[in-house]
Amino acid sequence: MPELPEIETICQGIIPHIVDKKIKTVIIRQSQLRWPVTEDLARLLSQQTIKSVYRRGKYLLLQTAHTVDHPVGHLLIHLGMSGNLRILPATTQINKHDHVDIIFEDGSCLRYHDPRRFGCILWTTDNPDQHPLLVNLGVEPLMASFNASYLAQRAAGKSIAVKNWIMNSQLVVGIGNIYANEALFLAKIHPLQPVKTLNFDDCQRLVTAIQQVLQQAILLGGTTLRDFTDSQGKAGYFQQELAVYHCQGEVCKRCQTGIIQRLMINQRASFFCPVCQPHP
DNA sequence: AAAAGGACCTGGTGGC
DNA sequence: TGCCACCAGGTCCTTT
Repeated sequence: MPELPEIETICQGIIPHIVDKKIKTVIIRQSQLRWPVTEDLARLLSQQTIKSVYRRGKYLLLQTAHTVDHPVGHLLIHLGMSGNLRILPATTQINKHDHVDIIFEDGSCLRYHDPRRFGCILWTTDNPDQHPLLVNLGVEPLMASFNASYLAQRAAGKSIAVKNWIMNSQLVVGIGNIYANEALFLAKIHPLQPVKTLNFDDCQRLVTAIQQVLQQAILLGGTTLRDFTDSQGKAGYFQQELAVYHCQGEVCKRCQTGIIQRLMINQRASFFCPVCQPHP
């Protein structure tokens, strides 16, 4: 389900509902996610307060504390391919795949739902930036450190296809299959182009395109292909803006000439306009 | 070292 | 209707 814009949407959506709230208990109905959910989360989190919520790549981090001045830990949440978080009254009917509830003293609940169970919920009392899952993450695409110079420098000598390259979270975080396709279309770069053949202008256009597509998607509340919703259960509207993703066979919205093509690259469906994005 | 492939899961869809 | 193959928003681990 979720790439950076969807995670950001959920992050902003849950902040007003959980920050400064005290946790009453945690219910784990299914602990077997990508990694086992910490068994005694209820004991560890009971009576703690959520002090802040932020996003790093596709991870959500919930900082908890007994008091304002003494942070004691972070909950790392990843939604995998099919995960979602909802804010609900704790009494709301449980559905299939509702694996974890974080229940607050005021009767509200942060409910984790994930049919495929590729996501995770992990607890750490260490510096989360040094956590094995976060420590090797690359730059945030909407920050200044993500720029043409950075890309050009990292591209040198590499033969990897540009689409796979920008989906590598050790280079830049948050770009999944939808936005990789859309950004390459905007930048007019063929998804199979080897990155060592990108010139500085290509890198500049790629940076601009990635930022533009992510920002626009955040503005529209993310992309709902099948089942993505925000923390209130509302669908996103960016799917209406998709220019190439799942558009194979359609006439290109930009040049009105090319027919959008689909091909598999590293087992992921890829879409492009053969006129706007000529093969290198 | 870099790049590609496999694995982990469930559910939806379309063909026969 | 049933069965089956294939596809899906991610990413770690293994193999080449």
